[in-house]
Amino acid sequence: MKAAPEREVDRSVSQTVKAQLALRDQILSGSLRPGERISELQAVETTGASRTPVRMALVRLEEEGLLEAIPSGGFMVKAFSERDISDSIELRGTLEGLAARFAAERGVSARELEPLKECLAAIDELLRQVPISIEAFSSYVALNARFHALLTELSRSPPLIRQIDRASALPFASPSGFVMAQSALPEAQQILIIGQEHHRVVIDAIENREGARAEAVMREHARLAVRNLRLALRNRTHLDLLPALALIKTATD
Amino acid sequence: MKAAPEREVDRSVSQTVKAQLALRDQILSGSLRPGERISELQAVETTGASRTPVRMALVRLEEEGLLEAIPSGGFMVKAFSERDISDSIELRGTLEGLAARFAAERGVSARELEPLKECLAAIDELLRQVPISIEAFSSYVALNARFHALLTELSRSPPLIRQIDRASALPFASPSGFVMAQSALPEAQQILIIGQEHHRVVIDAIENREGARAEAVMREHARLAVRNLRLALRNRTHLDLLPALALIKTATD
DNA sequence: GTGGTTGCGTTTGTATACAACAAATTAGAT
DNA sequence: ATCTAATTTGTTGTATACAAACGCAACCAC
Repeated sequence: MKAAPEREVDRSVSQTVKAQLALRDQILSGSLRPGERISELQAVETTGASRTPVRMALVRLEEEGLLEAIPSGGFMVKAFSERDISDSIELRGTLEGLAARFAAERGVSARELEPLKECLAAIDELLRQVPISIEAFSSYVALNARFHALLTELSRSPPLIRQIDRASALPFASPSGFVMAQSALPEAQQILIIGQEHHRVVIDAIENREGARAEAVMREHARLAVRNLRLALRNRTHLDLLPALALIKTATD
Repeated sequence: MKAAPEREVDRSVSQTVKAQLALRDQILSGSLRPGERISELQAVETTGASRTPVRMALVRLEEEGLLEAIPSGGFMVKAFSERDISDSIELRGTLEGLAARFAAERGVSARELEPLKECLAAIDELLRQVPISIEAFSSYVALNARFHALLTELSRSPPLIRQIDRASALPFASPSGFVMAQSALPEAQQILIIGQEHHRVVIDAIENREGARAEAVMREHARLAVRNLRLALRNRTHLDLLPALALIKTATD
């Protein structure tokens, strides 16, 4: 179809993935409002894909947790309460805690721990500068995500890894979901330092095969993210840095 | 299409759901072997639905965890190791533990606890007879599933409930996954009695707002299921009662 | 005036046709 | 005989056409 026959980028990824990414962007950017029914036909127009891949993308986004199936058919954008979000974060923390415990109890070789330690050192380097620049915050987000991914893998449990990935799919539940939002807060640096301490402790615990300690510290680590969330929501100055803002339902809804 | 124009049952549920159920049955019954690529065209024949709903069903079954996407396209039946299964059970136990803790910490009214207690009493009634009949085992499975569902809801956390449902979707990870398999084992009755004690304790803990205790006992409860799994696998006499048997990959694979 | 019914328009669910891709097999050449 | 290359077959991904269902609105009857 279409006047432009094929662009290379179109062929490299499937239309389904393209539609999924486009729709996710629309949802997170707020183009599609929570509670609103998503019209397939409209999605076809905005994404450029045809109905079949759009439909596929909608199903995947539902499984991802961003959409909700309407009983009579079709999908709507899901709305989240503040408690939904904090619960999702604590949920992720609980799963990461289990992963850390598995890693500690089952044992991890020094070789496997190496990338984690490198990541830790890189974050240390980043935190050395005061005050922390916006660019440093971006780097932190990337390194933090990497740390969490590596840690998750240490569990060597495919079912658990899979479940953690799913729990982190919600943008506000991901390990670095609210880091950027608090970049301008005065407490920002302290929080980052505390978080890094958690990283350090969990590695130590895993190294010494202290399962309970590793689990506990990862849970506490997630509580820190919940605190970030609260801070960011109270202090709405830099809320525009948050993509998922549009999904939070206020008390008036 | 087809010679038989329409059966009422066909029209009541969507073709997608029909295909999903049919394919799940085929997977769990072993008609489709682990590692084997699922041919859409073949699925169209066996399910009676057309390619579009079949495709939809395949996507959903992948999200469910029964299928795995092949990089070059299409899906294959996933194979699970024994550790995958025990990890999945422990994963569910961890999530149920979190649900119990939420319920305990956030408080539950006597009214909300009522159905749980009724369920508990019904199981008590069931366990009174010795030895326990096969029919009683079936009733137990249903009541046990109900108990776990009610308990999960007590958390009043939609994200957590959702995640628990997903974790329990794998048939062998569900609360009653291995109960039937051990129905003929000599230890059967003891295990059921111990499980029921866990049920009793978790309710008591929630009532007294003892979050840590509620969480711990639900985790232990899942460990009991892991023990069931081990027993059932070692003692392969009644393994035919297990639907998911075909998915377990042996050491030789 | 209100309630029910009917008809239309838009929606989703389903089927199928088409095209691009991947793999396998066969033929040819060295 | 073996390796390479090309063709062929069967696969999935995509697009579109069709049908049924739902919602809405207008109109008629009571």
